[in-house]
Amino acid sequence: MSVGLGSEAGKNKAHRDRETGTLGKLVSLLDLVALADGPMRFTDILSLSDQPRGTLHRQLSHLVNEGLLEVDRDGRYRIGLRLLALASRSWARNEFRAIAEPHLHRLQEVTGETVHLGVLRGAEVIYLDKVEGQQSVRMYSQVGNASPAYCTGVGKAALSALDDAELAKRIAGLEYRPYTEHTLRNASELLSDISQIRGRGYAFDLEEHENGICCVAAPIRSDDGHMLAGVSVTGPAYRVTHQTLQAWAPLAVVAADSIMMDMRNRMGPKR
Amino acid sequence: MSVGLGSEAGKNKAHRDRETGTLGKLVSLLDLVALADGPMRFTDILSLSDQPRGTLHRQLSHLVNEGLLEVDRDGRYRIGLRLLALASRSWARNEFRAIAEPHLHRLQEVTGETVHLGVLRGAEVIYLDKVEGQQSVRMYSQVGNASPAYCTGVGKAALSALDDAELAKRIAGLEYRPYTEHTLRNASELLSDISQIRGRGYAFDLEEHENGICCVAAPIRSDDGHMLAGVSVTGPAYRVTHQTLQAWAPLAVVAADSIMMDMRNRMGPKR
DNA sequence: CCGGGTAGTTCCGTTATTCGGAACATAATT
DNA sequence: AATTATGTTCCGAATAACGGAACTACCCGG
Repeated sequence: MSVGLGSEAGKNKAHRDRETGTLGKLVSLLDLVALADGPMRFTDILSLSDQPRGTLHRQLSHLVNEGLLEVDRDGRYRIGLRLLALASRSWARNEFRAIAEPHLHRLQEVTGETVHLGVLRGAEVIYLDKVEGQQSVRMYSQVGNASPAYCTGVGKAALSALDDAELAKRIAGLEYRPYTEHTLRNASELLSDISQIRGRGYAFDLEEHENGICCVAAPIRSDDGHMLAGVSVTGPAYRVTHQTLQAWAPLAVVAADSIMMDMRNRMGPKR
Repeated sequence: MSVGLGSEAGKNKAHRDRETGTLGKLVSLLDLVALADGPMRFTDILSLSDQPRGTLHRQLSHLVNEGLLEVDRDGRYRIGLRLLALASRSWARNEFRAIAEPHLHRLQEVTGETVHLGVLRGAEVIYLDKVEGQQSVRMYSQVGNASPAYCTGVGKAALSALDDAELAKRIAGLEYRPYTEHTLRNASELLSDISQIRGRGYAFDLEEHENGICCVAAPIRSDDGHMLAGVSVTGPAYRVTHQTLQAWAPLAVVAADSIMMDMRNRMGPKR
């Protein structure tokens, strides 16, 4: 019988629907190392994970043996190259990305600004591809990054393609963190923005995620409606006025529609 | 200092001394799915892995729950996006890659051709970055891929920086697969090429790995000598003559040397 | 050179998870 | 409807992970 601290104790596990046993613990470790700002020593990891020393040591050894982590001779751990190889393969062979790619390039050439492709997953956007112009200032790789949907153009565009019930389900319990002073602050602001987006067919992000960064985005939905995504054109606020974004909007919509067309053709009309 | 790609020789995949228990089986599965040409159904995986059905099913479920695999409604498995997120972060923050990047871009601009950065690991080269003409960095196209060192410019350049003993150890038992009619066919051809490379300071790949593809490459070694890498300029044979490569060689060498200098400065003179 | 702290590794009895055969379910095919 | 191919769940047995504690290696100040 439990002692009566149940409500507090059970909290953590309530979050995780399914326990994944050993694997879950190991990928948490991977995450921990990957998200750190730099290489970590054994003790650093020890203090962040709540594992006993012996256990942690064995877990790290296993990860290293599999090439998922690497440890240098100073005993500092970092993500291993094997992960890079796996990820690169999955990226290169991703059908959706491959289909979208030429359209992204075309959009980049016409606008001269950075173009993103992202897919919706829950209430987050994961960026699948990015095409930059010459003049880009930030080489920060965005591919693979996840951002909240409510404060990104791609995310709001994708959300707008959901029906009301599904939308409500996804944004339930969302936390509206104010990244900038323009970030949407609650569900009603988001819903009102989304209804505007549905009306005009494209979404804006006016410095809502990052100060000085604006974008316009158009939604992409797969035929079966199971995958939602978006394509966006992004630029710095000092160079990109609201008028410019307005002018780009139809281009983004055309690109999104072309991608949908190509998907319909390439993935076959079956089903 | 330590660049993070500790390329400790020795343990090849051939000698899997230590079984890594559960994890090992799971990443084998990941590999299996990642290396396949397309999405796989349960039975496909079942026939390729020697696991019983119940076991395999649980393993796949765990991988899916952790986001390492994804399964669509038709029951087809593919690599999950979580891997992309893990790898992209570590790639973006890889110190060595970050330091080399501006030099790669400069080299690309001057030559107009594709530039590669690769690290040596055992007797293989793993590509860490690639800068192409026209467009921006095509991040994952080649990045993460592994190729034999003996038939690539970057690989031979990196090998040339080893001392004889270490070199012999690494290429012992190598299998010389003839990718093209110019591929080096045995250890003595490789050693003779490497002695030439040591003499002039850079390596050529004259259609040795792929027909119609040539490159010139210069070696990079970390101060402590534990990481070996190379930078190369690659172009199609019809456009790139031997003279052109000769002309690029000093540029590649300068780029490689600059990268080494930057490493020395940025990673601190300590140790 | 010593003593004491810190960092990392190994051991081994206990415990929890994985294993895998077999029964159960659910399409697809004839 | 019968049959086959395919995917899912169960549960006792086997095995791998757990984790406290003992051990080693190293660094640093005295």
